Amino acid sequence: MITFGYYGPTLNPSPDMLLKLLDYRGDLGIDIETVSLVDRTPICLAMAISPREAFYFPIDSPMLPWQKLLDPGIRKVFHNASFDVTILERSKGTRVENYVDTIVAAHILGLPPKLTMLAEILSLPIPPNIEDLIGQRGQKQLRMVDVPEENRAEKCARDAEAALAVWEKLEDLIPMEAFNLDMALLPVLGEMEQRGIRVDVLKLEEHKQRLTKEVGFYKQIAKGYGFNPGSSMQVAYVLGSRGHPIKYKRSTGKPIMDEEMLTTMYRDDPIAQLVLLYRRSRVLLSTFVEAILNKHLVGDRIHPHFNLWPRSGRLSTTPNSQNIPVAIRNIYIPSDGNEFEVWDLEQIELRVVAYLSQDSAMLQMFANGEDVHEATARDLNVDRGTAKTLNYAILYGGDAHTLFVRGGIPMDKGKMYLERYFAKFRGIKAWIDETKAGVMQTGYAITMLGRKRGFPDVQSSNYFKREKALREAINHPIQGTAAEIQKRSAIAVASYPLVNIVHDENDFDKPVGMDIPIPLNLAPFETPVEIGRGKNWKDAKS
DNA sequence: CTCAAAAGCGCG
DNA sequence: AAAGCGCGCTTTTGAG
Repeated sequence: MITFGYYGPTLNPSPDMLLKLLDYRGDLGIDIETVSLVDRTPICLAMAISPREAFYFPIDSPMLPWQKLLDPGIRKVFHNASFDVTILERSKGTRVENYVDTIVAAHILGLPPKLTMLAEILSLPIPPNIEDLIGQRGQKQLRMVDVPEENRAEKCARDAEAALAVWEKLEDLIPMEAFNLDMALLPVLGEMEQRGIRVDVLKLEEHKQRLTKEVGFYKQIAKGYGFNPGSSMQVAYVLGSRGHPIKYKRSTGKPIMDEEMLTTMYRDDPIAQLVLLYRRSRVLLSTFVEAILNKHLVGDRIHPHFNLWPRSGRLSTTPNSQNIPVAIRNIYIPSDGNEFEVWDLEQIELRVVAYLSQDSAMLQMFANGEDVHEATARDLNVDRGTAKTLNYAILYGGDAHTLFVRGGIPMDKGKMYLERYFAKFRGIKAWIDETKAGVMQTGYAITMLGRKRGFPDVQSSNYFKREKALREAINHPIQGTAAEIQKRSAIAVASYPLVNIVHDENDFDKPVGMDIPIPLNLAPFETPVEIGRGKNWKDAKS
C-alpha cells in the first residue's frame, strides 16, 4: 500500500492511515489500472477518500479492503465505470452496486469526457496524463504493466482522487433524471454485450461468395473501360471524357461523385450504373460480411459494445450493430428454439416534437391515431411524399433549400409549402423559434430530462457555421428526448433477453412462448410500440 | 513507405 | 455541395 496526500506519496504509511480508510463511509473515488487496454487483467487499484487523499494497492495486496467496494452502502465514483466495474465483477465474481460515473455525468452536461480536461475546466488538480507514462498515441506505446510502479501508483491514485473531486463538483450541476437514466442503463447494456447476437455463419458465407463474385464482375467490366470503380477520381475522369459536366467540391476542389450525383446527373450513363452496383456490393462485402466473418465473430455470436457518448444522448456501438444493411439482416438469428422479436417505437421523433412544442394540430393527429404523414398531406394539400419530406426537414432543422435538395421541390414551391406547414403547425414554429432564441442566449440546448449539449458556433461570425449549429440545436432536443424514451424502454425490459438496440428499436432473442410486456408510461405522452416476430432479424421486421 | 484526412455509404 | 440530424467503418488520396 502507498498513500497519497497533498504533498505526494507516503511509502510506509502508518497503520492508522489504513484505519482512516476502513472507517470512511463517504463517497469513494476508485480507479483500476490493467495490464493494457487490450489485456484487461487488473494490476492495481486506488481508493480516494477526498480530492487529496488516496490509497494505492497492488491488486494482490492482502491489505486491499475489497469489502469497501462490494458494500452497497458506500457510493463508488468511477471515471468510465463500465470499464472498471466489468473488471471488478469479473475478478470478484459478484455485482458492484451503488456507483456513479463521472464520464456519464460529463456527457450529460456536454463537457469533454477526458478526466484531465474535466479537472482543468473545474479548476481541480490535474491528474497525470496517460501519454506521459506510456508514450504518445501513434508512437510505440508501453503497456501499463511496463510503467514503473511508482509512476503507475501516482497515476492510479491521482485518477481516483480526480474522479471523486470531479463528482463532488458535478453532483450539484447535473440533471439527475438524465443522469440516473444512463446509470440505470449501464448494467442493462453490460448484460446485452455479454449475451451477444447470434449469427447464421453459413448464410454469411453464402453472402460472401455471391458478393465476391459480383464485385469481381463489376470490377472486370470497369477495367475494360480503363478505370477502378472504387476511385472517385477515376470515375470522374471517365465520365468527364464521355462528355459529362463534373461538379467539384468548393473546399477541396475534388469531383463530387456520390450516390446523389450518380443517380441524378449521370443517371443515363451505364458507367454510373456500373459504379453504383459496384459500390453497393463492395460495401456489403467489405464493411459488413467480411468484417463480421474475419473480425467480430466469437463462436457464432458478435458482442457489440454500447457507447453512451453520442452528443445527443443516443447509443452508438462498436462494432457497429446499428447500420447492418437490410439486405443481409437475415444473418442475425435467434438461439436454438427461440424466435427474433423486434420492437419499434412508432414515429417517436415526431411524437417528441408534438410534445415539446405542444402543437395542438400535431398532438391531435397522434391522438386520433392517424398516419402523421398522411394527415399532414391532407391538411397541407400535398402528396404524402412531400408531407414526409416536410416533417423530416423539421426534425433536422431544414428549410426550403433542404426541400429542394432532398425532395426535389423547387425553391419557390418549397417556401410556399413551409409557410403552409407553419400556418398549420403554429406551435412547432413557435418552438423552433424559442429553441433558437434559447441556444443563442444560453449557448446550449436541452432534452426532456435535461441533457445538455453546447453549441458555441451559434455565435460564429460565419453564416454557415452559425446555421449549422442552429440546425443541430433544433435536432438535439428531438433526437435526445427520443433516445431517453428508448433508454427507458430498454431498462423496463432488462430482465428479458435483449440482444440489440437500434435507436428506436429493441431486439430480442426469446423463447417462442415468452410474452414480453410492453412498458407503459415511458413518456408524458403515448409511445405505441410496433412488434414483429420472425426466424431472423429481417424476417421479424417485415 | 506511413499516416491522417477526406470521400463515401450503411443504418435510424 | 459550405445548405437535414446522429453515428462507425472502409478505401482512396495526397503529403511527408
